[in-house]
Amino acid sequence: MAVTELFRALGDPTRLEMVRRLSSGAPHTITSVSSGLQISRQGARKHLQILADAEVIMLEPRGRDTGVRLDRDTLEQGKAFIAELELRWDTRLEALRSFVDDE
Amino acid sequence: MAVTELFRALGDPTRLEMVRRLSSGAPHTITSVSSGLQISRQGARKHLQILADAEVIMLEPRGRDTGVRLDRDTLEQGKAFIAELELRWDTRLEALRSFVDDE
DNA sequence: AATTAATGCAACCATTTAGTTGCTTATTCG
DNA sequence: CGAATAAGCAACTAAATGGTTGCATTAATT
Repeated sequence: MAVTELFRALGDPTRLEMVRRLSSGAPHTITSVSSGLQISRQGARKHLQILADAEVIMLEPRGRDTGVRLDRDTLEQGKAFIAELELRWDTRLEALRSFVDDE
Repeated sequence: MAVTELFRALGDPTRLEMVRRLSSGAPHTITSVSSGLQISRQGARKHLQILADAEVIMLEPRGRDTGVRLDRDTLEQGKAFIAELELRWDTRLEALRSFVDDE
């Protein structure tokens, strides 16, 4: 399931920091989104590939550098997944409450 | 950051399936939440420990067996984290739009 | 009391992951 | 053109991960 891949992609401090940077909305390139992280350029690049594979980001080569953008839809799916879990849970608890009220 | 651990915990198909089962609200034990998964009991137990460490679930030993419950707050934090990312993004896009409108 | 059921602990193994370095390629800028 | 900048590809390594098995323990059942 795709949501597994999404959560896995977000489940790393470096990648989460990248995503946080991107969420500012400022335009980013591979270099800029990787700057200051305590890892090599190639290390950062691997993380970006994982995010791209999970469709958390989109890589857009433009001439010499490559733009990096968040994919809003994918993040939304993650949020929706959790919301659905919570809903299922709430529904069940509600059912229990009715049951108790009927006693 | 704790949210990293949360996402990492959710980023595995077996663990996500366990969480899905728990979200039904039906009471579960280690055995019941692990039943039918194509892994050994100990394999499943390791997954549950990871979920417990990330505070996605709570393990409650009661006599011979151990209850397993979802920790709603933690899931909520995950959802809130994504929501905040989206909000930051929206805010920025809104700012850009104003800028364009001012042209 | 004896058995069965539900766990826990620990050692071990194969694969994946996060990270590196070295080298190459392709734009852009002076 | 030549230098510098942004990036790609590949090979390699250490550590983490997901999985196993074997054995011990504790609690419920009959």
